[in-house]
Amino acid sequence: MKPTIYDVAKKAGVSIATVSKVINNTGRISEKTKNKVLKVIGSLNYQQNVIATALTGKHTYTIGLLIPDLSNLFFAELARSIEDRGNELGYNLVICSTDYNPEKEAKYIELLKRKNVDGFILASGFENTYEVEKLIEEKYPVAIVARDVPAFNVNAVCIDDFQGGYDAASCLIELGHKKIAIIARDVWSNRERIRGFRKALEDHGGIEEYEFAQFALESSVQAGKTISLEYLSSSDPPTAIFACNDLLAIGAIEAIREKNLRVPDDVSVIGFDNTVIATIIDPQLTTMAQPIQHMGREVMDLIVAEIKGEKQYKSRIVLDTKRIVRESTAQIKRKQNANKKS
Amino acid sequence: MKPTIYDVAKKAGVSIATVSKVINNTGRISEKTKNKVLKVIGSLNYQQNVIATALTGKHTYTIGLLIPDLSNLFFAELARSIEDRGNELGYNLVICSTDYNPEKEAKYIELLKRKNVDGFILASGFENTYEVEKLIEEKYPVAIVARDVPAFNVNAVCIDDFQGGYDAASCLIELGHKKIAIIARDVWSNRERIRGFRKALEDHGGIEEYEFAQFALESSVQAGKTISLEYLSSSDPPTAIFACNDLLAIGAIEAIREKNLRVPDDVSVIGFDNTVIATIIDPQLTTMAQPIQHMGREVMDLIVAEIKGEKQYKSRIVLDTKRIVRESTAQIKRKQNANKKS
DNA sequence: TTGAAAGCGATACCAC
DNA sequence: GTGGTATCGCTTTCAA
Repeated sequence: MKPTIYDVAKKAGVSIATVSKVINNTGRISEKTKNKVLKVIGSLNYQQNVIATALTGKHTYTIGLLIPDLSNLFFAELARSIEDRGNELGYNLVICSTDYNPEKEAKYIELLKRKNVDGFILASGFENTYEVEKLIEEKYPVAIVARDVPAFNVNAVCIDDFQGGYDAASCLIELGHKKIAIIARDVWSNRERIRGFRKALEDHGGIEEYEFAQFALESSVQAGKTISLEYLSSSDPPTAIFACNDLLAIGAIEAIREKNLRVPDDVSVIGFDNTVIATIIDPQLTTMAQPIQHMGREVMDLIVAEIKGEKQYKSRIVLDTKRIVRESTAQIKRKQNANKKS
Repeated sequence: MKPTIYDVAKKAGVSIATVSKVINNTGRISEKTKNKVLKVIGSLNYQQNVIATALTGKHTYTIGLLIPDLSNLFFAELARSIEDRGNELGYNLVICSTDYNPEKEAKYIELLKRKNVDGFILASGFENTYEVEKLIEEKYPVAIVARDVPAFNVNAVCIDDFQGGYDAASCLIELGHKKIAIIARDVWSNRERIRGFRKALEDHGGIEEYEFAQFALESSVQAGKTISLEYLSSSDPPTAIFACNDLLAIGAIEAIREKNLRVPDDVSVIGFDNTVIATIIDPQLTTMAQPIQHMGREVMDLIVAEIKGEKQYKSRIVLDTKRIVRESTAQIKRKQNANKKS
C-alpha cells in the first residue's frame, strides 16, 4: 500500500502533526527534525493524498471545464491551452462535453460539485444562465471563456464578437460585395457576430444582406454545406458568405464547388476561429482569428486567482479578433445580374 | 454550506448510519424510515460528497486519461468517445496531454495517483514501459488504447497497425506504384505500420521503397510537408506517399502542389486515421480508417470492468482498420523515367 | 518545538 | 431495524 503520514511519522519517530507541518511548511519545527522527516519521506517515497487533504477543507487542485464538444477543433485547442496553463499552475482539468445541452450542463455541474472541484471554467452554451448564477451565488469560483455573459458579474475572457462580426463583414464589403449571406448556429456569441455584421452593412449602406433563412443546427461542415446550397440555389445568389466558424465555412466552400462555382472568383468565403484547418484546406481560408492560446492562459490565470482569493473584483477580459486574409476571399468580379429592384 | 449526512440525519431524526444505508441501499431499513430519510434528502437537496466517500476506500469515479496531445484531432475525437462512454457509466475523465514526453507522463501519473483516480487509460507514448509496469504492479486498473504493448499483460484496445500498414501499401501497389515513400513519426504504432508496409512491398516484389530519410519530428502538416519536399526534390522521386497520419498526409499534398505536381495524377497519397479533415480537404484523402468511436467505447468498458473487479484476465482487443478510398490515390499514369538500374 | 486530539464526511462492523 | 463508533489520511488548535 501507499505509505501514509502515519508511516512517515512512525519511521521518523515523530508525530503525524509534525510530519504535516514539515510537508506544509507551517508552524515551527527544528531544522533537525525537519531534515529527519524529509529524509524519511524521501526513502518511503511518500506522497500526500489529495483526497484526504481536500476533506480537511483544502483544495483538490482540480478544475471542471465545461465545453460544448471536445472533438470540435476550436474547443480542443482551447482546452489544450487551458490545460497547459493549469499544468504550470498545478491544476488538473476534468473535461466535460455538453453538446450545448442544458441538462448535461446541469448534470455535470452537480457531479463536479460533489467531487469538490476548486472551480469551474465554462465555455459551454448556458443559454439559461440560471446554473451559472447559482454557482456564483454558492461562492464557487467561476470563469467564463469564449462566450460573453454581460448580464451579471462574473470572471470572463472573451473576444469582441460584435467587432469580429463587424470586421468580417467589412472585409467582404471592402472587396466590393453587395450581397452577402451569413451562416451561423444559434448561440449567443454568434448572435453578437451577426449584430456586428449587420451594423457593418448598415454603416456602409447599399449592401444587401442575403435573406437569412435559418440557423445552422450544428457547427459542422455538413450543416454549412446544406445551408449554403440553399442560398446558392436561389435565382439571385449571394456573392460572399460569412460563416461563423471555420467548419461552416468549409461547408460553404464545398457547396460552392458543388454548384460548379469557384472560390473566391465566383463567391468569397470568410470564416471565424482560425483553427488549423483554415490553412489546411484549399483555398486557404480567410477567417477571423481568435487568440485561442491567449484565451486559455488568461482564463486559467483568472480562475486560479479567484480560487486563491487574490481577487477583490471580477474581471472581464475582452480580446480582439484579427482578420486573417488568405485565399478564400477576393475582389468581386462578375457583375450581378441586373437585379436591383428599380 | 452544502448539507452533510449529519444534517440529513438530524432533520430526519435518525443516525448517520441509517442515512448512509438508505443512500447506498445496503443493510435493512424499514420502508417507513427509508421514505422519511429520502424525503429529507430531497428537501435538503443533499448530495453525497465523493471526496469523503473515496476516503473510506470507495471509488472516485474519475479516470485519468493520458494522451499525447488533446489538440490533435485524432486524440480529441478519441477522448470525446471515451468521455461519452464514461458519462454513460458514471465516470469523469481527467485529461492530460503528455506530448510524448516521458517526464510529463511520469509526473501526471504520480499526480493522478495522489488524487485517487480509479484507473488509467493510456494513449500516450510510453516508449519506456517502466511507468506502465509499475502501475500494474501496484494494482492500478490500467487500459491502453491506440497503442499496442505486446510485451506484457495489460488490458488494451488497439488496431492492427501491422495490417493497417500492409493494407495501405497494398492499396498503392495495386494502383501500379513501384516507388513508394513513407512518412512517419517515430512512435511504436508507426514502427508497426512501417513493418506492415515493408512486408507488403516484399510480398509483391519489384516494388521499391523510397529511401527512408528520417522520421517526422511531430505529427503536423508542416513536418509532413518538409519531408515530402525533400523526397520530391530528388532526381527520381516517389510516385506515391504513405503518411502515417492524416496531418502528415496533408503536408505531403501541400508539398506535391508546391512542386507543381498534381494529386493524385502525379503522386498518390494515402493517410492514416480518417479524422474529419480527411473529407474536408481537396482532394479528399484516401486513408486507413481507425474505428475511433469503437475504440473509445471498448477501452472505457474495459477499464470499468477492471475497476469493478469483474475481470479475471486481461483482455486485448484488436480492431481492424478499413481502407477508405477517396480522391488522393489513383492508378499510376506517367511512366517513370527510365531508372531501373539495369 | 512537539504532539494529543478533534474534525472533515462518509462507510461498515457490531451491538442492541 | 437501528445506531454507536472506529476508520480512512490529513490539518489544525491547543497544551505541554
